[in-house]
Amino acid sequence: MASDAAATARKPGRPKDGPELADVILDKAELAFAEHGFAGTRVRDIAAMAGVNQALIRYYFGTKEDLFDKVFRRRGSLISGARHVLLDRLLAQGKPAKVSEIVMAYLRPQWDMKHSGPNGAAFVRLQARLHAEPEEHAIRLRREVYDDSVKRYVQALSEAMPRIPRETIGMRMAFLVGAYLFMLNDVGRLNDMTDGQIGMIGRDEMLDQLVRFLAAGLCAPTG
Amino acid sequence: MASDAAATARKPGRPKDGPELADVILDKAELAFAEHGFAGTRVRDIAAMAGVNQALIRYYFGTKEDLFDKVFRRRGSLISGARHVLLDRLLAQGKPAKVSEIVMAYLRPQWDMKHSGPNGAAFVRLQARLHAEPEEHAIRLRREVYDDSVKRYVQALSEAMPRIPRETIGMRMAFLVGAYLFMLNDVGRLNDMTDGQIGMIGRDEMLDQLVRFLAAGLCAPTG
DNA sequence: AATCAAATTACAATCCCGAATAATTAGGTC
DNA sequence: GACCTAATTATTCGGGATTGTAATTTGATT
Repeated sequence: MASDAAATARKPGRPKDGPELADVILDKAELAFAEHGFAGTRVRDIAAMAGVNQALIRYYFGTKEDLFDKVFRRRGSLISGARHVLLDRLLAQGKPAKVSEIVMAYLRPQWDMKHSGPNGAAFVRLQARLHAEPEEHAIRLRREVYDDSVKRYVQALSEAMPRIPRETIGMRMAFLVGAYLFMLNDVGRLNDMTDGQIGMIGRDEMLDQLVRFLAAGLCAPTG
Repeated sequence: MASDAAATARKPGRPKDGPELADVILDKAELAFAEHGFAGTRVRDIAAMAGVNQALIRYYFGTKEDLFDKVFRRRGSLISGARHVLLDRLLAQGKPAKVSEIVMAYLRPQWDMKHSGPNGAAFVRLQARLHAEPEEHAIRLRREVYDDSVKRYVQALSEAMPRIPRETIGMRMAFLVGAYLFMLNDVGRLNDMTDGQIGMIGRDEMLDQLVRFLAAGLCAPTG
């Protein structure tokens, strides 16, 4: 069971080398939460995966919920930060930003994270899951991490498309988020809909397709 | 706690009147699963909500997972069926169907269900949640209920837009599903993005907006 | 060297959950 | 009216789940 544990089983006492177990725990927790969700994940299993004692998790992170929050914030803030940076860069150049550029800037950080390795992909799934949960706590967490970057993007889109009312853009931004989360999460649905022909398509091509779709939707004429 | 129970507490023995407890259980389970997810829901609580003994749930539905499946299939098949009907109707009239009509036919059943009452809304949320779960069982369930209607819609869209390759349409269909699930589920995100101005917008107008967005995306020129 | 604090484990406590069984009541049937 | 069967409850069972406490080992500090 716990054979998957981190390389060297340690003995009690302060170690002088080896990886930070706190990070190992976060990584394994990320995988577990992504796969089974918050309620479906057992702290025991995380401990076993990380090759540490269960109490150590409590020692570092407190309660299970605290652990989840830490996992989420760790990468969530990375993404949010990257979005800010990319938008800044876009707005800094003299000419006005195109819609497709804004969309691309918004999507890119997550896209890259997804393909950065198993943990990046896990986080993306975890986050997609969280966006489907109606519990107050989940909502607060998402808001805390993502809200202000989203608002800035809505603003930027608004300036790029002055003829479309602000609230319409807000709504369309929600559509956008839904589409890309679902797509990133990809839980087999994509393959279903294309009869398995999707495997052939390259990563960047897929991102381009997504951006094209979303940009067209965002720019659609209002009734 | 269990004060919310079904009107009349029964005694053992076969009753001659009163509502079908099996249906009551399904309804309450629907609410519970939508709110807490599969793993986060306690069978005990469902029993309490329905005002029945826990063993009765097992008597009718077997295991917790079986119960979930029943809940999901009950309305899922309704939706799937309605989609088939609407598409048939669309294809039956002589003229070729417009993209926006196809999209509308696809969305309408869920939209109506969402606004049919608390249980309809709960099912929609439940389903959005299920679409974010990577577990094999969840995937199989979704496939079983929704797959063939989706395939027919992809086909119809393909015929409406002969210049766009089939696999592109499949991909865009996935975008569409993501966007509308997220939107239907609406877990406060919409309000966040529009700074609360969304409450003012009427239901049908919102659906129109969604259709407009999606149709524009679907028809976007390919690179 | 002696002590202190950090990191880790082992183990217990408490609670709660899903499943299962056995008992009970009432309606239908012949 | 005797009997069978369907519907329902009360209660138990076995197993984990998270949380919490106490002990142990080791590096750092003075």
